[in-house]
Amino acid sequence: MAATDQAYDAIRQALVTGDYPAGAHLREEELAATIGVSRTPIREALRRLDAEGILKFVRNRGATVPEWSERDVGEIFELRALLESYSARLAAERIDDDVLARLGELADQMDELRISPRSKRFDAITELNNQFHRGILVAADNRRLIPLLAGVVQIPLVLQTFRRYTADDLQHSFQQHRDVLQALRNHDADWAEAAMRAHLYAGRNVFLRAPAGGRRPADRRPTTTRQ
Amino acid sequence: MAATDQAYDAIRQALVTGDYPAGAHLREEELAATIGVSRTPIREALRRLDAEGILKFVRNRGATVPEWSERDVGEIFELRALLESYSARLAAERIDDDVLARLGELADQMDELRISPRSKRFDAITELNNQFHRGILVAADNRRLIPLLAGVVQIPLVLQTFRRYTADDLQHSFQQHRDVLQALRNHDADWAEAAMRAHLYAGRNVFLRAPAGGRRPADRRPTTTRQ
DNA sequence: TCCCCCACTATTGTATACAAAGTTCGAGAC
DNA sequence: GTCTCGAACTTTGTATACAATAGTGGGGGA
Repeated sequence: MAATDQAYDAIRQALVTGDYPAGAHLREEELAATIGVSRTPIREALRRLDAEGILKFVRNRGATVPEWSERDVGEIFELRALLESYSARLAAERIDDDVLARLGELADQMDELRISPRSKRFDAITELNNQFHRGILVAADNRRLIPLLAGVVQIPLVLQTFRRYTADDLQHSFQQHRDVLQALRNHDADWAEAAMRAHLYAGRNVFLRAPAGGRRPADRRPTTTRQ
Repeated sequence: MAATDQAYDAIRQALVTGDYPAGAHLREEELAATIGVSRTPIREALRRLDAEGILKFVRNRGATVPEWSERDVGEIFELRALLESYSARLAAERIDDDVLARLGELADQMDELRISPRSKRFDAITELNNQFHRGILVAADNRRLIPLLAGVVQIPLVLQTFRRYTADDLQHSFQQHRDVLQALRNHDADWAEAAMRAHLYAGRNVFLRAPAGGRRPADRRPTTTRQ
């Protein structure tokens, strides 16, 4: 694989899994040594990740892991709701039976995972959920929508959504997937749009409610190394 | 100014003003010589422009000026309508009198330019129009919305919109600005959203109708240098 | 004559060296 | 004791050299 792509994947993976704390400063030399390439591909990868909003890149100061305020969370879910409900609307008009079948399988698999051990299921559910949402996005068949949404949903915050879900939250979420799916099967654009919007607002609510028995993550101040 | 920013501005400017034909291959060495920096900042600028969708960057093949099909135009205006009407909705709820006054001035200035010579007024109108739309976007006060919209409106295609406008088109367009402005003054979110959407759909129509007495631009096949 | 393959050239990809900017920390003035 | 200035150090920014890859064209064989 090319060095730039390798660097991109490695840094992105580290960010998504939360290896670097919010506010942390990513030194190019250090990343280069860890990943085993020179600074040049590292810098290109950082630029790309910056453009995607996964990290912040400031001139002469390098890259830092962004922190997400409650306001950011609100804005992000609002935009997700806007774009993904539009995506669901388009998909309802265009989706074919093969994709519908595939989405049905994904929904089934997520349901089955509800009874798995908590630790094991998290990554699997995240992956299936991403595939479900992405499947609808692809079915919407609007090429510009894909990179646009990437700037909103690819952030670690969103990808970690399910860590905050209780068993009840999961059941609700999966039931909402079923709603969206049925709307798509019926090729009912209004329903699909509304169901997707409802699904994402519910997701936002999980984020913004205070978690029981602990500080809410948005309040956590980072143990920053610099800045 | 830093070399990377210099390269970014220069290349972006050239793309926006149409110096490079659609499909053209941008060679790094050549750009470096023209702009007077080395290939390193050129590459960083190209990556950034690629992320913004202004050009396409393919591994081992470098950067090319994208071509826009009729379908692309449709998708882009549809997404603009989605995001900017949302922007207008938010702005209607939050905008203050200072910004309203500023938008009013911009609308006045655009009206005055309607009687200027055609060649002179194009750049000025484009600039004022951008400021008007951007003013609303900023008033919407959603930080994530700004980079998101950049990926849709910053493309040369959109920035050149007014080249296709007749005198009548201009008058219509400016009248629609007045509509949006009045809706904002009234803090009427529904109206603002609808007026902005109507404005952008009308803009799309100018693009997609066949220009009188010639082939439509989307049909033009490029005299590509490579690829 | 046509087609395929290989060498050659043009162009991009990566590493490294040096320049510039930012940060840190201690010495000196007050 | 505290504040300020600046020198040393750290980190990023840019240039350049070399490596790898993709396009090009000519020669040989069928």
